[in-house]
This record gives sequence, C-alpha cells and structure tokens, in this order.
Amino acid sequence: MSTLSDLTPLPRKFYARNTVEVARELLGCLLLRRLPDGELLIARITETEAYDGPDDTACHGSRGLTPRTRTLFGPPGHAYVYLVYGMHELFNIVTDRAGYPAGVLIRAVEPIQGEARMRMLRPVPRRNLANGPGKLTRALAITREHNGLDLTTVGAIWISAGQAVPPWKIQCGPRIGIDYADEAHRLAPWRFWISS
DNA sequence: CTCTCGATGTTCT
DNA sequence: GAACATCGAGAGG
Repeated sequence: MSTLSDLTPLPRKFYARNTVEVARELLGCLLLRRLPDGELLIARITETEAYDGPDDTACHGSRGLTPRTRTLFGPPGHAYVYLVYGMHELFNIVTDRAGYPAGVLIRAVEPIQGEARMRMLRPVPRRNLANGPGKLTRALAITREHNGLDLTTVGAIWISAGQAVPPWKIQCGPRIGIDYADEAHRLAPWRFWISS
C-alpha cells in the first residue's frame, strides 16, 4: 500500500535516547504539518544534525539554561524552535532525557504532499524549496510559536515513521555552521543525510 | 560551478 | 556591543 498509510506520531520513547542515534533514525521519517486552514503538508526528512548535552560546545545547552534554551532542557519529543541570524527559524526535536540539553536539528526535507502550498509559502524552484534548515521552516510555516509543542500527539506538527532508509544510503560528516565550537565537537560526525 | 558579502533581530556579555 | 546551528544575490571562472 501507500507509504502514507501510517501517519501515527512516533512515541516519546523514540526520542528518549542518545541524540546521535535519534538523528540517524529520523532520516526517512515524515514531518507532518497541519496548517490553520486544515491543509496537511507532508515532507520526508533527508538531513539531520545531533546536538548532545552540556559538554557539546556546539550545543546551545552547553552555555546553561537560559530563556531561549528552556525547552531544550525539557522532556524529549517536543519542538525546539529558535531564530538565528535575525531572520531564520530553525526546527529541532528535543531528545534524550529532561534536564539533559540535547536535540536534533532538521536540516532538510523533501515535499511528499502539499508541494503547491509549500511553494506559495516559499516561492522558489522545487530543488531549493526545503533543502536547508531555514528554508524548510518557511516552506512549512513553522515558527517560534511552535516552540515547546509536543510532537508525540496529532496537532499542528508531528512526526511519523515513514519508510525505512537502507543503511548504505546514509552518510555522515561534521555539522555545519558551528565554527565557534571546540575542535573535537567541530569535527564530530553528527550530521546525517540520505545520499541521492 | 565557486566565492564573498550583507541582511536582520534576538540573545547573552 | 558581539555573535549567531542561514540564505540569496552578485561577481568571477
């Protein structure tokens, strides 16, 4: 049958473990977005990055609990959305356990359903529609209003399992845009993507 | 294709 | 006041 047959949210248990593991397994999963007018947008996750706790100098949580990072310190399975560079909203999923700041940044998705609407929200050619962390939030109308949202229940945003990705199609490498981090964390291969 | 650079506003020092 | 988990335009190859 259709790959869209099961749109059930992934359970909290899925997120409540090591964030690197979760980042890898989120590849191929579906990101679902129910717009205020009822339209359902569906996108397949194709690139992720793991941020792992207080000792990871690339992780926002490494500088302590602040108003911005409050949700990152909270229980897993919630959305952590924040603004960077004064104009881009970035969508993350909180992982591991409460009190331990860890999460997965969703860096790229590809449209599965509702592409026409996505291209109204972000009018560019398909190949550039959602292939970046600031692009996909625009195409899916995800904003800081969604910060803290529980992703394990059906609502404005949730994640479902999608179709498994063969291990040989999964690549990994250093994370992007974290030159400020210590060398070990700059080089850690915690970025994952599906090879095309 | 590559590289460089400016935009923009929130957060933390 | 500096830095920032980015993007797109413009110049050059």
